[in-house]
Amino acid sequence: MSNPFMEIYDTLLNHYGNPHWWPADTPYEVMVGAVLTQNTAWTNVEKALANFAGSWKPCLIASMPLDQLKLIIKPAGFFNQKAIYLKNITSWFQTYHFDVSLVKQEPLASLRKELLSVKGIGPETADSILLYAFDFPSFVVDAYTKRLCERYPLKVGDNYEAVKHAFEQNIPREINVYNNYHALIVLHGKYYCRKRRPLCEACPLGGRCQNNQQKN
DNA sequence: CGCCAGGGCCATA
DNA sequence: TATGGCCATGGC
Repeated sequence: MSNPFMEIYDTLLNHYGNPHWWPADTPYEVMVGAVLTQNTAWTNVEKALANFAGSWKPCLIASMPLDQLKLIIKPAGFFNQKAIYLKNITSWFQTYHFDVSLVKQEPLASLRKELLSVKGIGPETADSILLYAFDFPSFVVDAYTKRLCERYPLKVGDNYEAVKHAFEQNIPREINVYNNYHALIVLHGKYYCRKRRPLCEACPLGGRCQNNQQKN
C-alpha cells in the first residue's frame, strides 16, 4: 500500500479493534461532552456528566441558572467559561428547535460555519460535533493527531485546517472511517504515542514511524 | 511535587 | 495572521 494515511489507519484498526467510540447516548450529550473535554481528561468530564443525574434535556440546561450549571460541571475544569459555552451551544441547537433531523438537512459547510460562530466552539469541537453528533464526514484533528503527524512524519503542516484537509484528501469519505480514525488516534496517543516517554519499542506502527527509527 | 489532559478566547504586535 | 497568557480540576 502506498498511502501512509491508510497504512496507519489499517494498522491501528487491526491493533486496537473497532473502537465504536464517543461515549454518549444522544447527539446533545455528544455536544455537551465535546465542550467539557476541551483540554481536559475524559475522567474529569465523566464526573461532570454524572452530576447531571439524568437531567439531559437541552431545554432544561437552557433554562438553568448559570451558577447552578457551573457547579454541576465544576469537575471538568474551566467551569466559568464552559458553562457559558454550554449555554451558547444549547442556544444554537434551540434555533433548530432541538430537532436533530433538521440539523442534518443542512449542508456540511454552512453547518460548520454556524458552529464556528458560536463562542466556545473552535475547529476541533465543531468537527467532533459534526462527526459524532450529526454523522457528517468532517475529520477531527486534535493534539494527538498533530503529534502523530510530527513524529511519523506525515508532512501536513501545523495548521488545523491543513492537517484536516490532508487526511480528508487521503482517506475514503466515509463516516465510519472518519469516526474510527480519530478514535484510534486518541487511543494510540494515550497508550503509545504519548507526549513524554512514548512507547516506541512496542508501537504497533513499528519501524514505519521515523520517531521509532531514531531510537535504534 | 510537577506535568498533563480528546481547546478556545483574547490581547498584542 | 500568528503567537502567548489565561482558564481549573483531578489523576498519576
